Amino acid sequence: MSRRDEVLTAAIELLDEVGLDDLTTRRLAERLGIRAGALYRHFENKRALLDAMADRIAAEGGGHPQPEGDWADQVRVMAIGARSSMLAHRDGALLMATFYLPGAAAVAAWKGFIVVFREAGASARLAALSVDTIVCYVNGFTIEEQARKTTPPTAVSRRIRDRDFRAGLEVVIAGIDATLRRPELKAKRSARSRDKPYS
Amino acid sequence: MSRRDEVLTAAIELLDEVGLDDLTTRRLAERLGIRAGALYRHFENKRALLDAMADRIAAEGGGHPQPEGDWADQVRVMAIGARSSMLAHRDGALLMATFYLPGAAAVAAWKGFIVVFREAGASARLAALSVDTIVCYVNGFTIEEQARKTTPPTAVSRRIRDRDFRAGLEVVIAGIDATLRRPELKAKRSARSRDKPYS
DNA sequence: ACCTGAACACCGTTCAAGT
DNA sequence: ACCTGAACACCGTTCAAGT
Repeated sequence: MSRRDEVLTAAIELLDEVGLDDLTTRRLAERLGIRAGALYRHFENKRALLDAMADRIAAEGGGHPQPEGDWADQVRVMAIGARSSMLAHRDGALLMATFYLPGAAAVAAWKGFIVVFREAGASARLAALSVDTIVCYVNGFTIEEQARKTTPPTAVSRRIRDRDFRAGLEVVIAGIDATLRRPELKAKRSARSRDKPYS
Repeated sequence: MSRRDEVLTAAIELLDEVGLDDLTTRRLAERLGIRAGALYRHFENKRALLDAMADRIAAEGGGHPQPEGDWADQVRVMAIGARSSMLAHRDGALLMATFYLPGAAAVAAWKGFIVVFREAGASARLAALSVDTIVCYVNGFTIEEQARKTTPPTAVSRRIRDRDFRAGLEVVIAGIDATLRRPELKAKRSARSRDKPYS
């Protein structure tokens, strides 16, 4: 394990303890028993450190689809896993949303989704559209869920949020299913105003 | 126009010029010709200022549905409007996602969506599910779109992103449509493992 | 290779005091 | 009501110098 990896591990531990706002180069250095300036041996700047943290959290999610079940089941497992890996760390969703360059783990998860949709019979274009829609829903849900600090997360509210997340996920899956089965609808509705004369 | 509103206007202008990272109480004060400490007469702290900024941006979007078209058309207009109002300001999506208490404008937009789905025949529960799904998709898409700073946004890439956004929006709408027309499916798939014996 | 020491140019926030 | 002046406890980052 390189020194860089040790710094990264300490950074994620500190994130869980104090949150993104208080994740400071000086506090991280203190936890490592060094001075803040020494961190710049391992990361070009704080932004690069945050990018690396986001990619490690994405890797913890494990983007590999399960071999059993139909495409919808596989999407469910992967979407729930993506949300879990973000919720597993304080401010995880916000961190993932604001890191700029997608790292190796994020790319692997994206490719896993693509494979599932391709095997379900989607064109390359429809597969890309489907994964984007799923990912945007998952990220949007989890960011809002985790950013909203009105009430501390209790066990009961977590259960309700899980149920709401799954219900919305079913809506998105139903939309992908409908689009998959009726590919001729892909280009519809591109010019709404032209419908008027016929209505 | 109260002094508080003038401060708010200056803050949004500064946001557009320098971005969220460089939106500083000291820079905002300089733009207003005062000292940073004086800002605390008008806002309890920086977080409260950011909340007020987010709510003003939400208000610019105008959450009122158009009277013409079916529910899907109204959802399209409102979703595209919500994205536009976030894109209209630098880091607008991130700002909206990280403000804690939803303000008056955000609540009004949410109620506008609910009305549309209720008039389309949705139960209160399904209407809430539908608006959450749409909003999560819109926010997730726009946050990623705006946060990703790999390439500066050119006119051509904006057109492509508009098309991708609308395509994913159609997928979500198709999913809501399917759920609306088959309400008996709402509780399906709640226990996947129990299906096994029958397959 | 990894770190220290010290500095630079900043932050958000508070508060007595002014007008 | 609104603002100043001055302070407090912090930031991210750089860089010569040490080992």
